[in-house]
Amino acid sequence: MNQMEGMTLWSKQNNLIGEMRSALTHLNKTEKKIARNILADPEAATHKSIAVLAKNSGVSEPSVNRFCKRFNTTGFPDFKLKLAKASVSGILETVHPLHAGDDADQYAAKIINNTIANLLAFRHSINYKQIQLVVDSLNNAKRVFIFGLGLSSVIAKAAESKFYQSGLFASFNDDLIMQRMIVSNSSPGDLFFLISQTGETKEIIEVAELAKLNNASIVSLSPDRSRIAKLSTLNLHADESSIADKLSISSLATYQVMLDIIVAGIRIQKNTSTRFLDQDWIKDCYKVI
Amino acid sequence: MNQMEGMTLWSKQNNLIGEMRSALTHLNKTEKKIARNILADPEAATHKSIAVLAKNSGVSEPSVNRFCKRFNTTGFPDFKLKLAKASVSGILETVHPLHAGDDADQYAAKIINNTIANLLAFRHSINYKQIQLVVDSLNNAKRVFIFGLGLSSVIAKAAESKFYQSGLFASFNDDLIMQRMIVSNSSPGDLFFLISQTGETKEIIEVAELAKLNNASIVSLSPDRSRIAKLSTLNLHADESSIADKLSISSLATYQVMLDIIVAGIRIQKNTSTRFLDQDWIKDCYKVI
DNA sequence: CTTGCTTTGTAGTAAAATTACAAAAATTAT
DNA sequence: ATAATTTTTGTAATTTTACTACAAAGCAAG
Repeated sequence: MNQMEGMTLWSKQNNLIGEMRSALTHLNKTEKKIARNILADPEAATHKSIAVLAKNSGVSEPSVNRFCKRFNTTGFPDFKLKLAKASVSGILETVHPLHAGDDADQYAAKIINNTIANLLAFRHSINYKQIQLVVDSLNNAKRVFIFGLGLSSVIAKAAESKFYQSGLFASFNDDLIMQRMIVSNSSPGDLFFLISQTGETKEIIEVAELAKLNNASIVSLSPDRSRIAKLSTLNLHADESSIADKLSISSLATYQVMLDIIVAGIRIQKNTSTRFLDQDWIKDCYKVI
Repeated sequence: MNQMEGMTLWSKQNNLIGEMRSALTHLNKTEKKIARNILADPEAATHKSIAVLAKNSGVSEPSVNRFCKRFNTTGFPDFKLKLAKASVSGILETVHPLHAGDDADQYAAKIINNTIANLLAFRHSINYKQIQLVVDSLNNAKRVFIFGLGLSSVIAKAAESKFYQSGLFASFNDDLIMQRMIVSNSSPGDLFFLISQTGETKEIIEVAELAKLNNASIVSLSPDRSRIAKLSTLNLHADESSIADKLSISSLATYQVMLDIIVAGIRIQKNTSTRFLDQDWIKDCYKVI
């Protein structure tokens, strides 16, 4: 078996299960007993009565009741309700690796769930000011160049199309020689939109270094703390560190979403009118093939 | 304001709220009263006691209890639990359109939520046998060609890379003239993997018609009931019909996920060994840039 | 070791849900 | 149309569940 099975990506925020997990160290003896018992199988705990849970945990019923109130609930029934809710989002926030014997329904569901988990993780980690800055930089740049290599060039290409649809003219290139030619002739005001899923691709790093020498801006979609991220003026990242095998998640999907968020920002910023984005004119601008 | 606000994408399956909604017509007088009362605000109902809910609905307590049992629950508390769970997934299953005044945190969260909603809808609509058939066709085809135009060519290009990484050799093309040349020289055993987000692109339809004349197989990623889908031997689709503006959702993300599911299938089928997919050898095969 | 404070449990109380049964509708047959 | 039968609904009692008050136990500081 795999140690990754059932591993959750994060623990904070509205999630009661996460709250319990992080509070575990600060709890006293009796509370620890209860917390451990619930955390062992939160979903099962939602079906137990206070009497059963107390007995299983080796504590008294009022102790369980007091425990519940300590987690901002009105009592045991309310606690169970919130626990049930947390266990639902918990399923979506849990990574399920693929196994060789998986049937189509199993691996399909796992990949979708894992991708959702990653999207939720991304949503929690988003730095909204950072997005705003990226959008501003793109809108204010003299010229925008989009570079990617390998699989990342797919996102780069999509970026070119989508930027274009939003009225932002950017030039995509996945030819290494062309990329070098362009970057060596860059100047302040130019913006290089670099996409790299590893953040360590040697050729893209070299491009980033050259751009920096020419005082051009660098905006990257790359893993946090990667070399490309460090060289960038601005970086957006979706953390996948806890996902072991690349097959069990659709990582390009998250990159697509990151891109679409930037595109939405560009469009919203370019139209300061009060008209809603679901008006007809926008649909016309956004025809896809 | 927008009539789409808060619109849910589907109603069936494990979702108690959906079950109630679709059962509504078949329910009798008393049951209807209860169902309407709960559906008016399912989240609020989870905080009420059976006495309050009965009074609000204008029925007796045992009627509520019987109502609960009719929906495959052990009783009122169990019903409330399942209702709470359903209301959680309901949030993720709801489409929130963008507005012109949205801040970065608002539009970013909306796009992510909408994309998750679409992924969940896709998961519910998946025909697993269909996936298995697609994987089999790809693995058994004499030659595989991947075609796309415009934004869809991005997915087509990604498909080529990913298939290659899984040991399946396929040839991508986004040049219309080349596509025509290739398809006119096709023969039985050849497989055309066509990607079109609209399913109505004239040029791709022509390619599909030619392929059909030559008795080649056609596998498509296209909307259900689209012309391309109808011309195809096999079609996979993610329904976006209820999403008004394309900007508020990352539709390419769903296509990426569809692709990754197929890739997982190809790899799982090619390796009948008992080794897990998270072993080192697979990571080595799946290096990304 | 004793005082004062915190934590935990016991026992009783209150509230909530369920069941058994009877009354009231609704349906069918005469 | 009405009596008989079935189904549905409500009343009242029962049982289960959760909560509260208070007392005992554990712990820390003087």
